[in-house]
Amino acid sequence: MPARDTETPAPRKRADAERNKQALLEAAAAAFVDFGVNAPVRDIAVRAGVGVGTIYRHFPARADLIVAVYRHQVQSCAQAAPALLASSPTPHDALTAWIDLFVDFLITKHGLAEAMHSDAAAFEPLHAYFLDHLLPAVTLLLDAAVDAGQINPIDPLNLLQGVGNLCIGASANSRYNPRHLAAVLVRGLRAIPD
Amino acid sequence: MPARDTETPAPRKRADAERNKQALLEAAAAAFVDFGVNAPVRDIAVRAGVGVGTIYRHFPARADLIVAVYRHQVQSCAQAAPALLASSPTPHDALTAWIDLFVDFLITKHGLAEAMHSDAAAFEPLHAYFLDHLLPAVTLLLDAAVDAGQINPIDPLNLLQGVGNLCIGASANSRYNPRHLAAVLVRGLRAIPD
DNA sequence: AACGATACGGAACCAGGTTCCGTTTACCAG
DNA sequence: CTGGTAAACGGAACCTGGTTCCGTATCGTT
Repeated sequence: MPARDTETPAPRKRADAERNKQALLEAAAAAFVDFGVNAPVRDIAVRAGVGVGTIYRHFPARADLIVAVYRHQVQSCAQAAPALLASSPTPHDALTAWIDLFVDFLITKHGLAEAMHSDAAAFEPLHAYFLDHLLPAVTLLLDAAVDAGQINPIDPLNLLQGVGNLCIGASANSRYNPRHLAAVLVRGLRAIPD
Repeated sequence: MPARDTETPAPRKRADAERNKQALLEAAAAAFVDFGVNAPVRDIAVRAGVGVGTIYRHFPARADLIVAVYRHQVQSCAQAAPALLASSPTPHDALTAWIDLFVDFLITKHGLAEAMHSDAAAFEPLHAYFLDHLLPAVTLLLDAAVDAGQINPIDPLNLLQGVGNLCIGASANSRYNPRHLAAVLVRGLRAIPD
């Protein structure tokens, strides 16, 4: 498994194809900011100056485009976990801080949390990508906090999905405060004082 | 505000209209069990043996049909709050029990929790109906628990929506356990032991 | 310069919700 | 019992939004 073959794999692509892919990523990112991740495909195509067919050639399903747009942010979110664990006074603090980071990420991407739960098969890749990258992160933090005797054990997937769910419908409703709820949830994990 | 004018208000309706409305409610309830609250309108129409137009005459928006189907269950859920408060050893116990009830209600209605968050204006009635009936219930329980010094204060709306969100995507994913998460959330409200 | 592979555009298609309107039916009056 | 009329009906048509298809244009190589 070579490390950096992302730039120039085996089959060199045509220049226009690469150019369009880039344009699409930028257009999609912009559209997502304006309309949320549910921005109409046709709008994205227009912004990028391509036809809808081109979108589907580069990103077979809508979800693939979403994954591509947020790939970097998901990765840095995941990578923050070990860093926080090292720099925080306690594992529980690290967990709290990381959850906060995760919540921030989700609520700034209107509709991302929602999209995560579309039962449509097309969104499976999105789901899978998030899990692949973030599950190890939470697992690391949870294990550390459990080992330190600070929290009761919980299935990491459960926590991740739960927090994800709490972020649904955030910005639409100014009174709804997912950050607080997530903090309460993490607080509810603390061990003992029953 | 007369108490029981629901049966025979001012303008007497045609017999077939009332019959169809009843048939629609039953058909919708059945369809919701099979396909979740997102059951296609046309399917519901076929089950009820009516045309789609008839659905929209009785229930102007899809959400109105959903409200009508679950009206009774929402009401009894709301009414359970004072009862639980009276019968439980502590307000916190009552709160925990009520949340459990609420979660049970939501996860057995596939897609209801999701529908609750559709930003579509058509779902506003649904949202409003739930809030009108359930907000007083949680508020009662939260106030009692706060007065008893058992929990830290929290905006009832926030809690209600949070728990509602936790119930999204339940039955789809056997590993996801909203009941546990809701319990953890309520646990996180407990006062002091910091 | 020409040719084959690759990529493109966008019309067409497939849901699913909602609207519209010509037709049917229930109810009441005579 | 029989019109007449307002109420209610049915379902085709419409709209929006994702996805597919295929004839055409373009790239890069010979």
